[in-house]
Amino acid sequence: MNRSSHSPESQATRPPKRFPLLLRSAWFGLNQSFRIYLKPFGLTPDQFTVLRWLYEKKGECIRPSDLAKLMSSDNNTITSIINRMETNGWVKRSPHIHDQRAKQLVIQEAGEALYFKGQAVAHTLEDEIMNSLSEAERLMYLEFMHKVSRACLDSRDASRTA
Amino acid sequence: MNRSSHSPESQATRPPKRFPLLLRSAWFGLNQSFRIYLKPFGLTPDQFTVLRWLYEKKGECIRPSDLAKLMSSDNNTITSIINRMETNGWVKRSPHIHDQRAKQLVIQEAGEALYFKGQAVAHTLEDEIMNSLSEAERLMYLEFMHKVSRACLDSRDASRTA
DNA sequence: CGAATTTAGTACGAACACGTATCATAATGT
DNA sequence: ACATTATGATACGTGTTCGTACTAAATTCG
Repeated sequence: MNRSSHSPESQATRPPKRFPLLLRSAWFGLNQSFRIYLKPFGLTPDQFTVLRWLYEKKGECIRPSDLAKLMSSDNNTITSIINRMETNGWVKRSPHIHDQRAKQLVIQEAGEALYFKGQAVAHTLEDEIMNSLSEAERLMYLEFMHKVSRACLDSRDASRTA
Repeated sequence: MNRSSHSPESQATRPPKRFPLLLRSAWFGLNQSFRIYLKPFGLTPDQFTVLRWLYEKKGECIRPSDLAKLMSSDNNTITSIINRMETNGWVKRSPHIHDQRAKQLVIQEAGEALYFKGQAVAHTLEDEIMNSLSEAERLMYLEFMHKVSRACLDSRDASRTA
C-alpha cells in the first residue's frame, strides 16, 4: 500500500472484468445456491461449515478461536453462530481442560446427522462448479486460487498491524 | 484425519484445499483488508462498490434493481445500503422518467469525492493481490475465474427456479 | 378494455460480519 | 511474588445478506 496518487485513474487501462468483481460474484453465487439447497434441512452455509470443521477435527479440542482461524472469521461471529447452534442442540460448549478461559466445542449427534445430509449437497455443488473447467484447467486454477487466497489473507493481516 | 470409517463419503478422495474454502478465505481476506483501508474515509467496501458503479454508469439511469444485478446482490440489500448512503448525502433517489414505480440513483458530489479517495486504495490492493501471480498466470487465472464465477451464478439461478 | 400476472421498491425480521469494550484467566517480566 | 501484558470469550452496536410479505405501477392476455 504505497501509492501516492489520489486522482481518479482511467478505467480504460484495466480489464473490463476485474478480480474483485469476479471474486464477489463467485462467492455470492456459490453461497446463495448452497443456502437454497440447505434450506430444507434448516441449516445455513456458515452453520454447515462449522459442523464440517468440528466433524473433521473431532477429538482435537477445537475452541471458538480455533474455529475463527479455520473459517477466516473472528471470535465475535463464531460466538454468535455457536449460540444458535447450541440452542438447536447441534453443538455443545464444554470447559477446556488446561485453560479456564476457553471452551471446547463438540459436535452433537443431531449436528452430525445434519452434516451428513449437507455434505452430499456440498459435494454435488462443488463438482458442478468445478466442471466448468477441464481437468488440466482445474488443477492450475486451484493452485492459483491457493496463492491468491494466501495473498488476500496476508494483506488482511498486514492491514491490521499497520 | 482418517475418520472416513464413519463418513458417508471419504474426505481422503478430495484434495486437502478445496475450492469453497479457498473462495471463502480469499473473499473474506480481501474484504477485511479493504474495509480497514477504507475506514479512515468512513466508507465500507459495499458502499464503495455502489459508488463505483454509479460513477462508471453516470448518465445511464441506474435503478436499485440494476445495481442489484451488477453487484450480484438483491433489491433488499441495495435498499438498505442506499438508505444509509442517501442519509449521508452520497447518493440521491430521483423519480424514474418512464416508470413511476422505479427510482433513478444518482451519485452526489460528496459521493464522488469519496469514490476517488477509495479508488486509489482499491487499485493498490488489487495490484498487490494480483502480484502473487506471474503475468502469464494472471491471464489464465482471470479467465478461469470468469468461468467459475459464471458457473456459480448459473447454479444460483438454477437453484432458485428449481 | 379489464383481469391476471409480473416487476420495482420497501418494511420487517433472522442470520452473519465485525469493531469496541469488558471481564476473567494465562503468560511474561522483574 | 507481583505488576504488566496478552489471550479467550462474550455483550453490544452498526452494517450487510437475504427471505417473506406488501403496495403500487407496468405488462400481458382474454
